[in-house]
Amino acid sequence: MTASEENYIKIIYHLNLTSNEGVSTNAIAQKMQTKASSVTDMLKKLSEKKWVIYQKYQGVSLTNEGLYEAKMIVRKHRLWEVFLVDKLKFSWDEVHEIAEELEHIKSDVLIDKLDEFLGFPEKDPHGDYIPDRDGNISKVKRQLLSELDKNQAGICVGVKDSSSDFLKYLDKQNIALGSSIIVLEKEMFDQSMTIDIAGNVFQISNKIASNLFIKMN
Amino acid sequence: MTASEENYIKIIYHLNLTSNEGVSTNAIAQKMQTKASSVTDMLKKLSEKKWVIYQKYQGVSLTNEGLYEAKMIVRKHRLWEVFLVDKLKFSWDEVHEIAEELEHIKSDVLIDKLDEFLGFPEKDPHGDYIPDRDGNISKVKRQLLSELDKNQAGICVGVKDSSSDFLKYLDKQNIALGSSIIVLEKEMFDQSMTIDIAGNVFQISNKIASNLFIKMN
DNA sequence: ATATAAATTTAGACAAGCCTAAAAATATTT
DNA sequence: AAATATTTTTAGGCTTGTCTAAATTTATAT
Repeated sequence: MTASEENYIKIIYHLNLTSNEGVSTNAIAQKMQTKASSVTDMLKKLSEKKWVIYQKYQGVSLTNEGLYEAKMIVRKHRLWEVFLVDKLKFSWDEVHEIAEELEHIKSDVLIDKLDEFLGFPEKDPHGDYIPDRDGNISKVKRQLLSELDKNQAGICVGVKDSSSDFLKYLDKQNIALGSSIIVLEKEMFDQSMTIDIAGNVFQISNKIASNLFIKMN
Repeated sequence: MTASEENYIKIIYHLNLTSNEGVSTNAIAQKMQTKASSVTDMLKKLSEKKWVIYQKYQGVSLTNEGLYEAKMIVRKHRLWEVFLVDKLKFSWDEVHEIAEELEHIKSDVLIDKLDEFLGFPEKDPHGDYIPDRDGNISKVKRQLLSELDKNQAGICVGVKDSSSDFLKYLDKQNIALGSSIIVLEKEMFDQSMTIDIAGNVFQISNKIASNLFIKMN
């Protein structure tokens, strides 16, 4: 599988997780920063190679083989992120782009040895679970902070958006994975919230709250 | 620079080290496992981009910029090899192919952090010196075992060929970097040798002796 | 010095992965 | 239900890096 094919498979995997129905050409094009016509070309190729089910105008979904490949790419990406943060002392907002390259290195034994070297980590630096070598992946009931109501509380366990800008904002506000969060107020007009993080009280927009995963107490 | 361009630059660097004159199209084609016509195409491109000096039919050599780029690729390759052997516990015959991929990952800060994490190693697992971030590289007077005469002695400090087959042979014969070697006999007919390695006496062909670097006492 | 051999380059083609512009299918409005 | 808007696909083209076959240059041998 080429790096480009792997990127398409990975994006279809992520899009399918959130929607659970056929993934549209345009949605892929947007994530891949490319044109819809390029996506159509690639979907035909991936379909011939049996990694996706594709029917003209009807969107696309992964076959079992495609799903397994996608999970292996995600596994590699997340393990490399752990390496970069835990061993090389990168901060969590710097590792995504480098892991995007490293995830395409081809060697199963490399990944298994890396996994062992890192102590078989469960999660990556952004709180996402790492699939094991068979593609099994833990699922924990968590929800977006934006879904909580006033006076509800929980622990921050992950981020939905892992862009550098968002992560730097969290660092600045001292919001880290593991932090306790209580919703003190929720504004009806713009869905912004007043929250308490370990005694620290401040306001956050709905956009921020929509990108933080919370595990409720 | 694309991965392919980097591979050409790297091969020209290695070929130039051993010959010190213009590198021929065919020599590159052989190392790249490709056709001479493909090499010609690439040399034109590299020349336009000012990484090599190329004149039709006259071979090619690196510019200063090309030389620096080559050293940085070699630096990356060798640092990743140290990582694979020292940290992930690969054996020295398994790391070359994986490092061939890892060397193309684009991030200067990644390499500097990796260098630090590894404790700023001087040499890679095959005894080759690792260029520093400015492209400086230690040079030590060493020679091929095949150049030694009867009764000369030294210490094994590196391998010229780092193919898996050769390295496995060395492991089998208990020849490692650091081993003391004495030439007991040298056959005029086929240049084969009888050597003593740490009390262990056996014969090796000229082909073996031509791929082992020795530092004389 | 000429003929032959070897090395190198040119010409033209191809696959992968992308693009633009136009056509076709599907979705949404009125 | 027809008209309009949106999405998706098709058609044709471009670049990178490769190939084969033919032409050209350089090297070697008689």
